[in-house]
Amino acid sequence: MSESDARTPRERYRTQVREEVKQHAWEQIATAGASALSLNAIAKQIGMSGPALYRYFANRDELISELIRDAYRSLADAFRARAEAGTDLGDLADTLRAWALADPQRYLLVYGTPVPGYEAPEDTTRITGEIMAVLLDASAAEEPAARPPSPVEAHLEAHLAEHRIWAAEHPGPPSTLHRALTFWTRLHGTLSLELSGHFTGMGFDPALLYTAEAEALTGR
Amino acid sequence: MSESDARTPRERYRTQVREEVKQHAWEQIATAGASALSLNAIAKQIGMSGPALYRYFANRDELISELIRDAYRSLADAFRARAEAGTDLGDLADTLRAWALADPQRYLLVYGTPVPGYEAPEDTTRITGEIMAVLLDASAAEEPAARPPSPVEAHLEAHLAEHRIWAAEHPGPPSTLHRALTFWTRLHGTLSLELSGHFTGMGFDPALLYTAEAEALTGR
DNA sequence: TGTACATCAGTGAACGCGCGTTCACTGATGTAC
DNA sequence: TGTACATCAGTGAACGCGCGTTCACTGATGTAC
Repeated sequence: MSESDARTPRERYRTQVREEVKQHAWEQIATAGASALSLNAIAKQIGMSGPALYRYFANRDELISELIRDAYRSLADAFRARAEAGTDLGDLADTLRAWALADPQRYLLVYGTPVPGYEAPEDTTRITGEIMAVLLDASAAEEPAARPPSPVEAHLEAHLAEHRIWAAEHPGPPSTLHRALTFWTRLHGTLSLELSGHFTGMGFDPALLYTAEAEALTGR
Repeated sequence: MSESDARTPRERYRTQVREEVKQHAWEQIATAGASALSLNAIAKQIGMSGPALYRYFANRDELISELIRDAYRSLADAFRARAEAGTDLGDLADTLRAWALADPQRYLLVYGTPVPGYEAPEDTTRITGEIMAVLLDASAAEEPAARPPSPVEAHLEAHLAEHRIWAAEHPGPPSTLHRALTFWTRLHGTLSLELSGHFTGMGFDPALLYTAEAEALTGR
């Protein structure tokens, strides 16, 4: 929202229209998926002609990039808002699920099957780095594992100790990196299957499964 | 392959062309994703005119349905081929990953973000049921958990005991259902993030993470 | 073995559609003196 | 406060493209007698 208090009225108007475009873009994604995003269709919904949008976005890819950036930004904000001394992985798990359910297509846009033919902008790595940083902090704060690592775990963690560019700035031990990765993959597993509708018709409540997975991460 | 030994030459030719169409469809999906699948483009690759394909598939959706069916069928076959007395979850985990890596887009077609605007055919539930059956059998054969379930786990398993339409024909206890679900969600978590390219640039080897997850399922 | 007919594969033209994007242009809004 | 100019928003026409799908038709292949 810091964008909207622009100096001149024209700038204010610009960002306002940009926001409106993005909002309709999200609605369209929610209906037909990201690959069906159409500038012309958005223009029609807004009540403008198609070419008018080119005043606001260089092209279709730039709009998608903007949506992806916003999505990551939003999750990073949610994580940071929650993160403080004593925030554990369970809290972050709750935050993640709430964020995902608030807008399933937003989750799937960034963590689902990539949009074909679209290359993610580089500057998102800064934001995903923020998300990772919060996750790593919470992982580090967790109690160490009750049992000694199995050979397979030891092997993985030795590997992570030497391949940690994604956590270059985090001082924690490899077991912390391992825990952060496991947080990500396990919760993404249940969440993405739920959001993609793969549990429908099975009868059980995905929330309970998710909670059990979240607990297993923290309390083991 | 039981399709191709059709009686008459005409039928043989038909299934042969159908197979050729499907093969090119997969190549196209691999390049541009499932939502970009185009009958006309396939026809061009094959050296036919667009309308000719309508002799073989009623429309685009039927082709996609066929691909989805084939994909599930293929995984079910791989599972069954591996399943025998003594097959444990680790074996199935290996089978799953090998199957997924053999054709990432095939995996993502059935387990990734659903194709927008496309409704999966009903008869796939029979095949996914087969897959689940193998998974449930292997889960049941696993050693019971070393520790008593936590309250959260107990809650989930009590819930699963009453919501098990997906495992209606399996006699195992809820802990078995829980284990089967966890197998699915955890391995899907690492696998789908890997296949979607979310680990690229992070530096570590996804195979090791996958193996660690597989082990945690079996050896806990 | 040969003819008459039915079946099926494949073509080319056509329909209607929507897409992304460019371009020349009109009006409105802001800026400078 | 008023005029002259520059900036910007938005339009409508147009380009080229590819899509799914229908339809009337030609030729080849199989079937029946």
